[in-house]
Amino acid sequence: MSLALATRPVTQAAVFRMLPRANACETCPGRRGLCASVKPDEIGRLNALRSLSKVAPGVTFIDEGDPALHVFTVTSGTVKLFKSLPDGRRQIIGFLVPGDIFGFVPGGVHTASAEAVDAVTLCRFPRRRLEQIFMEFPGMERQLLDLVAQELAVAQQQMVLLGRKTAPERLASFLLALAQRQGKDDQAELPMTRTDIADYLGLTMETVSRVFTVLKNTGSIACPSTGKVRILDPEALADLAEGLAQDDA
Amino acid sequence: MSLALATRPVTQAAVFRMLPRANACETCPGRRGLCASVKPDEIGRLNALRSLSKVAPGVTFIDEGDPALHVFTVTSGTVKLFKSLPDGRRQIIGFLVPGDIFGFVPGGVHTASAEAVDAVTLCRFPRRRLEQIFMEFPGMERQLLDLVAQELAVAQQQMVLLGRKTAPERLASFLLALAQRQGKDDQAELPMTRTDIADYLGLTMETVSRVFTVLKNTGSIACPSTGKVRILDPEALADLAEGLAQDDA
DNA sequence: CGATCCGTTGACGGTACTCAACTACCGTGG
DNA sequence: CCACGGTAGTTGAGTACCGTCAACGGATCG
Repeated sequence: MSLALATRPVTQAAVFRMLPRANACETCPGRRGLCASVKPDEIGRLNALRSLSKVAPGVTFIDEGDPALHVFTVTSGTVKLFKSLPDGRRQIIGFLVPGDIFGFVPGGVHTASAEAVDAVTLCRFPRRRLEQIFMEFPGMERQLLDLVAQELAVAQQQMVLLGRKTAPERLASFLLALAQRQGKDDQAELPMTRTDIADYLGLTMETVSRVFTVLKNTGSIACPSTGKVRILDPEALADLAEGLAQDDA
Repeated sequence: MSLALATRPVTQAAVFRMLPRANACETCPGRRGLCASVKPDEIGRLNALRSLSKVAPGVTFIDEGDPALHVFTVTSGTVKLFKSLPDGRRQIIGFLVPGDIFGFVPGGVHTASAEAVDAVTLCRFPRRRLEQIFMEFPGMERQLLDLVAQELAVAQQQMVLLGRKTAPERLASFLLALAQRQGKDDQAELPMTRTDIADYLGLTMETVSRVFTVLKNTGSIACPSTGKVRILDPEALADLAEGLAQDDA
């Protein structure tokens, strides 16, 4: 389950705020929800959980095909979900940010690999325990259902991008969605590399770099520092993203 | 909500077989489930439903952005779900076959348009009624949740195709998935046009046609009649679909 | 029998990929 | 302190795959 770039009216936080205090995550003080919930006498397990909850940049901690024994939430950092072809071609399915949930897959097998983009902390929650919670609080299923349906809509939007948009349109869409998701209209943080962006947009690193240059030259964006983008002309960028640009950006 | 090409362990039929007889669809004798369920005193509405349940080929019966007041199931024929860009570019999100369900979208607005590929019969079910059924039978939510999660996995697989596969790889993947979905290993029915296939695979009609010719010439497939494909070399096609082909098919 | 749609094939061109060189930026270690 | 290596990013030259435009054949239908 990925969470690509989009507004999500039904948030994970909203879903799990319903949980009673007993299900608060002890590894993440103050957080309630889909975290590894342990009791005092399970201190050994708690430590095991803690040791697993920090992931260094570049580390792949889930491989496609692994048995899906846990559901995860991101508490800090950025995670990329991706699928690979045998010859190494990669497609990034989505970037996960704090509050996003993943690992809820049918069939009990992970359908994508997960890798930390930067320093990441995770909470993991046994799927079996999730089943129990669903028994106890049926309303949560419904919320999660809406959440997954929302993700499906995002995935379908990404299909349009991958199938029908040009390189400049893809990058414009990406930057706008990223800014929107970060709650800013004229700025976006880019924790991922050009290669990651390329693998997300179905392009090559070189093409992404070139399009960045074009957007900078046309005055649509600026890059004040590494990993930051300032959106100078949101309207032009939005027109470009929707395929409404007359000629160039 | 689309149902693209894939095996679906959790079927819509399985989900709605749980429903009590009272929810049987009167427009579709013998069918129980997510059909327009009406009572005798609602005969007017029943007729209205009936008049809407048949859709002629080429008719778009849902537009992206329409209020999503109903959930639909396909009972016969094939439906294509698609999204469009302002300048007319189209991306087909998925093809729906009998038993598939769609229209379960968060936010109450359809996120894709729906058009009948051939002669289609539909059942429609008011969303408000679905809410009631969820109240009554919480287990159904869980089943539907698995169903949507399954669809999400299919959508992610399609992202790999659209973002990273070559034209021959896309067509090979499509034909194999189509055959598998139809329960046959060496044959597939193609109710849709070349243009539809192109819009589904992120290609042009011409490219699809050319690749068909190549696959025929290399002996991978044969086209015994219009709308039918015979898979002569499933291994070669599978290798091609996964990017394992050495040079050509 | 003309009209229309679908599909095929050809010629050509353009967008994006490949290969490659080069710079910038780190953190490491001499 | 600076040399060094590795990674990330940029830019250029050439190419290839696929898109565009166009002509044509076959099927269906009024």
